Amino acid sequence: MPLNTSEKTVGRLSLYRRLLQELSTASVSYVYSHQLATKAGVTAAKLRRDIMAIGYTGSPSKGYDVVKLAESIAHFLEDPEGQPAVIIGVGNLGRAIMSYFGGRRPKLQLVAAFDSDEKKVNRVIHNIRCFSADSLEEYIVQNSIKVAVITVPVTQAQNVADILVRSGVKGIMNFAPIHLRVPSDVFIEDIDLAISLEKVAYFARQNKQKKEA
Amino acid sequence: MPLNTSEKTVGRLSLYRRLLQELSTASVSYVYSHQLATKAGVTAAKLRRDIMAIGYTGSPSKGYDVVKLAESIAHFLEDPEGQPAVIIGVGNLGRAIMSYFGGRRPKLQLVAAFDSDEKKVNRVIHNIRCFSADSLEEYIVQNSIKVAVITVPVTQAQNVADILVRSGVKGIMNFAPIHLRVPSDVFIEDIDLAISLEKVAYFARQNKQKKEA
DNA sequence: TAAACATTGTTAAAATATTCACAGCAGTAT
DNA sequence: ATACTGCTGTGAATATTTTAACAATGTTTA
Ligand SMILES: NC(=O)c1ccc[n+]([C@@H]2O[C@H](COP(=O)([O-])OP(=O)(O)OC[C@H]3O[C@@H](n4cnc5c(N)ncnc54)[C@H](O)[C@@H]3O)[C@@H](O)[C@H]2O)c1
Ligand SMILES: NC(=O)c1ccc[n+]([C@@H]2O[C@H](COP(=O)([O-])OP(=O)(O)OC[C@H]3O[C@@H](n4cnc5c(N)ncnc54)[C@H](O)[C@@H]3O)[C@@H](O)[C@H]2O)c1
Repeated sequence: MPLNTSEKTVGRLSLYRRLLQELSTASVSYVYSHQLATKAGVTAAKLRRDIMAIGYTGSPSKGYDVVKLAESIAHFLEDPEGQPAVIIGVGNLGRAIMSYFGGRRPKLQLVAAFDSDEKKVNRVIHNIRCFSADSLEEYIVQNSIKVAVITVPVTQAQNVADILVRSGVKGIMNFAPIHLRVPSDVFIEDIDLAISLEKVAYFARQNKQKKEA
Repeated sequence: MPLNTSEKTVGRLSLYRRLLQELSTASVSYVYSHQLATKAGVTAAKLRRDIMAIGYTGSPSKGYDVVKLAESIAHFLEDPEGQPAVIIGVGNLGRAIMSYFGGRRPKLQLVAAFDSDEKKVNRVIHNIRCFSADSLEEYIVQNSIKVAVITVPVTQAQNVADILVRSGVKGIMNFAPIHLRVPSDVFIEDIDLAISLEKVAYFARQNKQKKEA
């Protein structure tokens, strides 16, 4: 399997897996590319190409084995050892995220939160304990954390990113509206909701649809 | 100016504008493409190409006029009449979003929230009043709402989307992890945080960087 | 004044991503 | 058996996006 799987393909594989798990729960055993593609909102050809990337092979007559394909994607996406993650900034957004990711996926769990506000320290929110921001570096190093979520105010985001990088974090989901400067081996996923909303507003006026329905 | 500006370009234009406003606040009058590009985390060539899309022209010696370019982008992105928006689902995420977008941009404001939980109705959260979900359709029609944010549970999202579309909404920012079925003239921006986090975790393991640092 | 310089706007090239289209295959029907 | 069906996997074609490259241009300097 190629080392250079694109960001888009990785994202869609994650989506396919979710849909496969739903199918599995609904006791569906096999699914055709066009069926899964429809659920995902992509074309069948694109889906088959994505699946090619992980080297899984379906049957021309029965389609894809729901459970096997889901496992195959999981094997591709997940670290079998698990990847604990932390979140920094227990404000409005941070708490919402914590409620969402609390105990969501065994291999990818939020294990700790950090905040500089002493009033929040030691509180347990949605099963995740909040620690002092002062202990961030130590915690990351000691627990070999590689994945982090930044939900601090924009003025603090680069600061926090610097600490994370220094401590060994290799992937950051960043909600602060700022371009973080990090070494090139650290992956940043920016979630910029202001931009997203402006896009929606713009295309709502254009009455222009996305590529695939 | 071409009718077919890509989604990516529109998103980046929104980003440039934010940076220009920051520069303007800092009393900077002119900026070169490579300076603005660095702030945005993109290449200068890409930025110049994006700006080409809106037909603005800078000066080879002084670069771009900060205020004029910001206005030019605003003129391109925004409806001069303003575009009121609504949010449906005043839960953990909905409230965080409301706090973020409350009175953010004059031309693009969250003017109302809707929830099916009667306990939330009539509460005012971050200056936005919460109405009963029963009044959603009427409100949208009467106020000619074209932009909406969906933060209801996944089981309710398609339901809500159907109501929105029926009432005339043309752009939806959707946080529910489901592919919404809507007519092709309705623009959907899916924000799928579970997928985003899985991407981060995957690339954190690969130690692979994004295209531009 | 003219040469040197750094920047823009834009065309052309390259890189990515998507879609097409079909060979090959496993069932099923005849 | 043999023909038929509808699927997958994939090479080739197409579309989109990014990057490179440079002529044109205004500014500064000598
Ligand atoms: N609320 C939203 O829906 C939303 C949407 C998009 C983006 N954002 C961005 O997300 C970030 C957080 O937004 P919010 O609404 O939750 O803000 P918030 O003010 O409610 O929360 C920020 C939290 O970060 C903590 N904090 C500040 N500095 C810190 C530090 N150095 N280390 C650790 N913790 C620190 C604060 O004590 C506070 O609890 C901001 O950058 C905002 O722009 C928020
Ligand atoms: N919390 C997060 O950070 C987060 C992150 C990503 C995605 N999401 C998604 O966003 C959505 C909301 O998440 P949440 O954590 O805020 O959930 P939540 O349960 O806290 O809030 C959902 C709200 O929607 C309301 N609601 C339910 N049905 C409704 C209807 N038909 N009309 C109007 N309102 C209705 C509920 O009363 C509730 O207030 C979910 O689809 C979730 O998957 C949440």
